[in-house]
Formats: sequence, C-alpha cells, structure tokens
Amino acid sequence: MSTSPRYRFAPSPTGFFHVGGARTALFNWALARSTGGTFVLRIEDTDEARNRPEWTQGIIDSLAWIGIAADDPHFEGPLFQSEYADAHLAAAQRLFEAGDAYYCEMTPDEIQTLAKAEGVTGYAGWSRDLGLGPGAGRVLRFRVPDGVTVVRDQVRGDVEFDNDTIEDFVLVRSNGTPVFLLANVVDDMTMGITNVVRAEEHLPNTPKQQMIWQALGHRPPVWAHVPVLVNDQRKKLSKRRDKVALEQYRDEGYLADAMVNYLMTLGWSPGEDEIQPWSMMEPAFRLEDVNLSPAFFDVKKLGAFNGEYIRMMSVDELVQGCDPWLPVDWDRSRFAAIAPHIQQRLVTLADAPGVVDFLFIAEPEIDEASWDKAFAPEYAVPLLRNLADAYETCDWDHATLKAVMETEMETFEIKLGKAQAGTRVAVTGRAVGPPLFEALEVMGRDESLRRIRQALATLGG
RNA sequence: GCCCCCAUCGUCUAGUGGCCUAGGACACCACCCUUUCAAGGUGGCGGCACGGGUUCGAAUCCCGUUGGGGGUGCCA
Repeated sequence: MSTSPRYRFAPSPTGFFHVGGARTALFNWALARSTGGTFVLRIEDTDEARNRPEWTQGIIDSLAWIGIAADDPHFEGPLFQSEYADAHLAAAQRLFEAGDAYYCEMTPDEIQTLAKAEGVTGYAGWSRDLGLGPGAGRVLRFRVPDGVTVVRDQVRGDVEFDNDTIEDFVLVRSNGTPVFLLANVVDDMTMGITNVVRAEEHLPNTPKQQMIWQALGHRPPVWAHVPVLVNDQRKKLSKRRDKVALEQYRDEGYLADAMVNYLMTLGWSPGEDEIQPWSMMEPAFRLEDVNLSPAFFDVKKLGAFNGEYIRMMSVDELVQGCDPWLPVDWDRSRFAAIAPHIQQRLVTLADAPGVVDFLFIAEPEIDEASWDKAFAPEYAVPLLRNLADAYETCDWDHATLKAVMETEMETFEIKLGKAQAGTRVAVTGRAVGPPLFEALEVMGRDESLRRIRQALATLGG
C-alpha cells in the first residue's frame, strides 16, 4: 500500500467545463504533483440526465488545455462512477446489515405532511425502528448517531456539526439506485483517496460523508473546502447568468497560461508578483494559505493577465497563436509583418483581426466621425495632396515615410500627431490603430496611394 | 425557518499581537513619454463592517451585532 497522497477531481459531465471546476482541478493538480502524489479523475456520471460520452472528452480536453495532462505520471483516470454501482450497493447492504441504515417507505409527500403536522422541518426518523426490510418503494436511510461530528478541514480548521441537526438521509433511492453521497464516499474509498479538495458548497455534506466512512470502518480522508467563485452580485457563478465555460474563454482568445495564473490567484496569492509561471506556483501552493471567503471572478482582471501573457510571447508565438482567429484568405506573411506592432494592443488573441483588418480588406469601412474630425482642419486636404505626390517616388519604408510626412507638415506648422490623422483615416478608415508608417510599409505603395487618392477624390480635392 | 462558512481599498490579495502612517495588483483619475491607440513610467484616489472585551500594545485573539455567502432533494 502506497503512502503517497491521492487527490481526486470528480466533475459530473454537464457539457461544458466550469471555471470554478478548473480552479479546483488546478489546486488538486498542484498538490498531487508537488507531493509526489496522484491526481485521480473520476467522472460522476450517475445522473441519467447528464451522461453523454462526448462530455467526458470535453473534460479531458479542457484539463489538458490548462496543463493537466492525462499522460502525466501523476494523472490517473478517467474512472467512471457508473462502473462502480455494484460497490455502492454492496456498501449499502453492509450498512443495512450492521444496523447503520434502515428501510423507510414514506414518500416525500407523506414526510412533508407529517413534518408539518408535528411542526418539524424534515424527516424525523419515523421509520427508524420499524425493522423494515428491502422492498419496492422503500428507500434506505442512514441512521445518524447521536453526538457531534467534527470535520477537520485543512482550509477552515475544525468544523463542528451537532448530529441532531442532520436528518437520517437517503442512501439508496426507492428505485434501487445509490445517491451521490454514498456513491461519492464509496468511490473515494475504493480508489484509495486520501485527500478531498473541493468547493465550499460541499461542506454541509461532509459530516454525512464522514459518518458513512466511519460506519464502513474506514478513516475519512483529509478534507479541504476552498471558497466558491462568485459573480459581481456575490452569488455563486451560475451557467445561466454568468460566463463560466472554460471552452468559451479559450475560444475568445484567452491564453491557457493566463487563465491558469489568474485562477490560481483567486483565493490564494503566489507571492510578491502575481504574474507567475505554473512551475513557480505548483511547488508554492499550500491549502493552509488559501483564503476563506468567496472570490469574484473578474473578467477584466483576467483580461489584464491575458495582455501580460500576450506581451510575453515571441512574435512567432503570437503569429501562431492568432492564426485560428484570422480569416483563412488573409495573407499570413503580411500578418506576420504587422504582428510585432499590435502585440501591446491586444487583450485577447481574438482582438487581432479587428486591429489589422484594413490591411486585408479591399474597402475598409470609413468611420464617419473620425473622417469628419481628421479633415476638418484647413491644412488637412492640402497636406494629404502634397503627401500623396511625395509618396509616389520616395523609398517605401516606415522611416522614410515618416521623414517625408515630417517634411510636408512643416508647411502647416503642425505636429506629427495631427499631421498623420488624415492619412490614417484615409488608409485605415479609423482614427486609431497600429503605428501608421509601419502599417503603410506593410500595405505597400500602390494600395496606400490608391486609398489616399480615393480619399482626396471624395474630399473634392 | 434551521445548519454551516465568511468579513482588509470598488475587485483580487499581503498581513498570523509591536516591522502598519495597512503593502501590491486590477479598475479609475492625473501627468510624463509618444506617430493615433496601446504599452511603459510617475503620482493620486481608495480599505481593516460595527460594538464590546483581552493586552503595555490589536487588522491580527475572544464575544456579540450587522452584513454577505453556501447548504438545506429519492441532483451531483
């Protein structure tokens, strides 16, 4: 029997991978790797409603994206809860035979009615001593013992639950299937899980699970409940209201490294500099340092992290990274030429095409407000005309183009900032964009002049 | 309702009784730089929820209040 710790990540397949789940997985991964332990992936696929084979692959792909690779020696799985149904039921049978569980044939409606009549909140153990055996329509309930259950939590310390406040909960449904509470415990037991690190929402379940562990004669794992991720309303992130799918962020051009780094800073601090590579965070992460309050998942800050990571890329990496977001017919070498000039202007990789589209579109849309503003000054049209003439023959590199502009603008006694405005709008259609002369260089003389002449024609010049 | 958890700038956090006049980051504002926009630089705004204790000394320990959150299923 190995003594190295075994962590586990146990998502239920729902068709998308929740960012909160990603953070939990990352915490488990860091711990498993830094302790020489194992990260067990268990797919909790016992709910009929959520069980599609392709969802599992989605989970594996998402984990791989954030660096949790199925071929890493610390990775084990995926294991499927549905394949352990026999073990769940066998455990239930043992619990029944030992007297730790009993059958109950009250329906939810009957329970509600009786509870109301007696002025209690829920099921009050009415069938405890009826000595019922298994049978159609009967559920198996756990016989909650008297006393206090203390959950030792690595993040929160000892949490006490008075057993009086815990009702005899259902272990096996009337249709014979085990509920999550039981399946989860039995799986952790059979998979040799030593450490359970999961979200805080599971804390109220924990005393129940711990009682099952003990009734089954095992020492419970070390628990750790990390705070949930919340939205701007301070509510638990929900897929209905919030953007929670990891895949969506990936598709919107967020980098995996940035996402991983950001997620790790929610509830934990990697130290003086919050921008840190996984190789630094993995060994530094400790549950004892995890915060206890819910953390707001701030997309704006994620964007700031993403920008940082984009700026850290080499130009080659940037060009490669942007590729999926570029229309297929765009000239890649042309994009590569402008790429270094847009690097510090991107929040996501998906922003790239919008910043440089004028280089690839025959007739970029002209922003009217920018046009009006740029050509309002009296010098604007004559300057553009003079510039067009000079650009016919000069060398075509950004330094020369800039020098020519500086010469031409002298006549009007204006600064470069103002002088370039008209040309920018004429060529790119917008008032903002990558550095003008670099863009002109990439665009080439013919197309640049065509657009300038076209603008002059429109201006009646 | 009941059970449980939590509480430092708007947000994410550092802080584990004296190093705190509470530090950093995002956001915001100003200025600098500048070829627009960014990026970068400098500065600014802004916080220990409240009330009691304990202590020579409390953001740090204890109690209460208030406020948030989570859980209360024959879902996972």
